This record gives sequence, C-alpha cells and structure tokens, in this order.
Amino acid sequence: MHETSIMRSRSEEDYLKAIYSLWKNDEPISTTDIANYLNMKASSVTDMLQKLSDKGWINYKKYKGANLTDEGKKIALSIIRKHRLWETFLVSNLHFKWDEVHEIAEQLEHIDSAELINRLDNYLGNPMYDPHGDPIPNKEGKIPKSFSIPLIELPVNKIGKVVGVSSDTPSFLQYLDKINIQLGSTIKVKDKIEFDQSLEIIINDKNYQISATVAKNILINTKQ
Amino acid sequence: MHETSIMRSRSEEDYLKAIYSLWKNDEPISTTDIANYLNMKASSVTDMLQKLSDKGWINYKKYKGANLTDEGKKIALSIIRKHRLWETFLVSNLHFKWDEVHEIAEQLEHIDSAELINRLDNYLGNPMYDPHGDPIPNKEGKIPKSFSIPLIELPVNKIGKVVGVSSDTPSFLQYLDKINIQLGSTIKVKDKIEFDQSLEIIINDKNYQISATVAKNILINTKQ
DNA sequence: ATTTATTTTTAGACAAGACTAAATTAAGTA
DNA sequence: TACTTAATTTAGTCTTGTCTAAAAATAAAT
Repeated sequence: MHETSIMRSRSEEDYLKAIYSLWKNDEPISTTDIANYLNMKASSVTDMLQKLSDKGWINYKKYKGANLTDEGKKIALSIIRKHRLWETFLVSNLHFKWDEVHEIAEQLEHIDSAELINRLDNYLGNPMYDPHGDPIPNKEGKIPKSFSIPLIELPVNKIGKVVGVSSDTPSFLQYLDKINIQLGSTIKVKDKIEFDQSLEIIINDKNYQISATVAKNILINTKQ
Repeated sequence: MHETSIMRSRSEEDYLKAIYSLWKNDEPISTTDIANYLNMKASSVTDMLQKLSDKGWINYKKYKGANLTDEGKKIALSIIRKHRLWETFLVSNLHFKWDEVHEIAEQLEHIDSAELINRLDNYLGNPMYDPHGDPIPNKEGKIPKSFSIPLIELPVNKIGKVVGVSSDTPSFLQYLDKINIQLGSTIKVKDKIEFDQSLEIIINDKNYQISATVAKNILINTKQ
C-alpha cells in the first residue's frame, strides 16, 4: 500500500518498540519482560516473536529471548521518531502538558506517511529533543548524543540544568510540575542527606526536599 | 478506555462514515452501495450492519438497507470533523497540496482524543471549511450552511468565487491546479456552448475551456 | 402472474492477535 | 545429581473482520 516498505500491523510495531525499549546490553530480551511491558501473556508474545522473526525483524531462539535485527532496529527507531515528534507538536503547538501527551502519541506514532513526518519535523524546526528531553532520531535513525547525569550525582553546591527525565509516568511528571521543575529549569543542590540519600535543592530561589528516587530520575546536563 | 463513550473499531467508524456519505433523502442505504463504497463484499457488509444495529448506531431491516440513528449520525459527524480539521492542518500548516491529503486524513480521523481535536480546532483558528471547501462540523456536530451552486449554473457574464468542489479525486484536483483554480479563485463565465454544455471561462485574465462535467463539480458562492 | 435476474443474507472458512491450560525446558537448590 | 520451581512454549479456543459459495428474498420483465 505504501512505497516499497512492507505493511506492518500496529501490534507488530508495538512489539518492535517494546523490544527496543527493553534493550540494554547485547542480552536478548526475555519473553516475560516483553509480556510485562506490553501487558500481555507470555504465550501471546511467543507467537508474535515467531512472526517477527519470520519477517526478519528480530533474531529469536526458542527459550533464549529476542533481539532486533538492523532492519528491526530501523523500524523501531522510526516509530520512536514519530512518537517524539508528535509529542513535541502536542506540547509546543497545542499546549498540552508534558504528562498528558503519551497516550495520544501512542496512537499518532502508527500513522503511516514518511512525507507527513518529515514535514512535521520541518514544521517544528527539526527539534533534537522531545518535551521530556528524550532525543529524537533523525530520518536515518540516528540519535543525537545527549550528555547527562542523574541529579543525584550532582555534587553539593553545584548548579545544573534539567535536560530530561528517565521516567515519564504521569504521576512523576505531575510531581515535577508541582515543585516547578521543567525542561531547562536550573537546580542547585544545597545539601545531601546521608541517611536516605534525599536532596535539598533550590529552584527559583525556593527550597525543596526531594527523595533519592526522584533525584535519580531527573537528568542534568554535563555539557552546556 | 476513554471517557464514557464506548470504544469503536476503525472498521465500525468507516462503515458509519460510509453510510453518512451515501445518505441522500430519507431512503435507507443499500448493502451493495455500502459494499461498493468501501470496496468490500456485500456479505461482509451484512454482517457489520447487524453489529452496528445491535449497538444502536443504525436502523437496519433485512433486505431494506440501513440508515443512521441520531447516535450514529453524531459519531459519523465527529469523524468527518476530525478528517476535515486534519486536512486543514495538513494543507495550511504543513503545506501539502489539496489532492495529497486524503489518504493521510483517513488515518488521522481515527485518532481517539476529544481534547486533541478541540485543541487542533483552536490552533487552526476554528475554520468553517476545509481545503476542499467542505464545511467542518463543530463540536456538537452542527454543520455550517454553505450557499453554493455548481459553476455550470452560473449565468454568462456573471462572476463567482470558488468555495468548494463536489468531487475530490486526485485527478480532478490536479486538473484544477493545472488551470489555476483554487478555493477563493474568481471565475467569470464568458460563454456557454449550447452543443456540449461546455464553458468558456476567465481566471486571472486567462481564458480556459472546461467541460460540463468539470463545471458541475466546481462550487461557486451565491452569497459572499 | 410466472419466470428470470439481481440483491441480500446465510453458512462456513480463514487470518490476525489475543487468551487459558497443559506440557516442556531451563535454572536453582539441597 | 536429583528435585523443585520458574520461565517458555505448545495446543486449542475465542473474537473481529474479512472472504467464497450457496440459499433465499426481492425486483424486473415478459
């Protein structure tokens, strides 16, 4: 139906994206991990892994888990590109809050039109990062490098700029909104509490106490 | 999954939209007409009509065809609203040509988020008409009245403004592009050829000869 | 009014993508 | 190493939405 590329179902795309997201080292991703990520039963995952393998998008060995092939990685990255560009549009142009856009982008990312997404990219000014600070892959699937560390590693009395988050659950993002943290916010670490690793920080001249868990999920730039 | 409204499949939405589009008088729409419109077999249509009827979206009597209920009409209009708003976005903001947007809008119209579409509406400046001159239903499903006649009915020596087209096949739209007709174009009818009903018209001081078929599918405003 | 042609429906099949329950393999432990 | 537990796969079922082929109903025509 479209150009030379083989049509993919929404389901197939979701699996490829899931495998990409769970991918860490070179370890293959387990059936159970994928099942949990997608809220499905392991048996359903097994079925689909066989299908994706037949299409050449993953390497799959029974009982050994799966990994993306180059072809599969390319597809996953193109979906992530679409997801992040749409999120950017929703936040920058339609003024959604950053915790409201995920579900909608989950739908929009499956719209099939290369022309559309490239035009959207231009329309948005070819952004490098989405509203959560995540890098946006380019047309060729290249991801801009980002140099960042979790806030918890920032030394006392140092100042850093928020460039991203490593969790984007709505509850977390809403909490950040509440204490006035957004992309670009400047944070100073006033003190670290030995006992529970919590931090005392300053944002816009106001003091806040944040837990180690939160501090681990806020990303700070290392180069400016 | 979303608000109080019952989830609908893409397929169900396509059927409702098809029935709406084929709707003329109060005559119920036949199985075959729907099948042709959607490029499906009549037997598939029969199945789906039964389903839509069970959900209360159409009135369906065996062998008698189907008509939308108020509920069904509301759904169809909301999909048309989405389709036309997305087309507007694609043409006005992403600078697609008016003959390139249909397929993409066919996908976008199924994105499920009332909030999204209302924000998009505002972002576009609450347009009344889409790039083909078709009226955009509002949130409540109300369609702005448009007063227009086919160009063929415009008397000789009268001037009219193009407000829409009643066919939007790419080949027709491309032909219009070629002879420089777009929404808002001013057309003067210089002569009518009795023999074949074709027209001699003037656009931007240039003369063109157009067939009756074309002249029937160009809509001209009657109130300005 | 009866036959013929066309439409529409029914019945049964199939593919995709999910599930449950049972069987099998792999991994962990005494 | 043998045993137990956890992970994974297989087998079979279900739903959605399509199809083909056959049957039934309606419409058209002589």
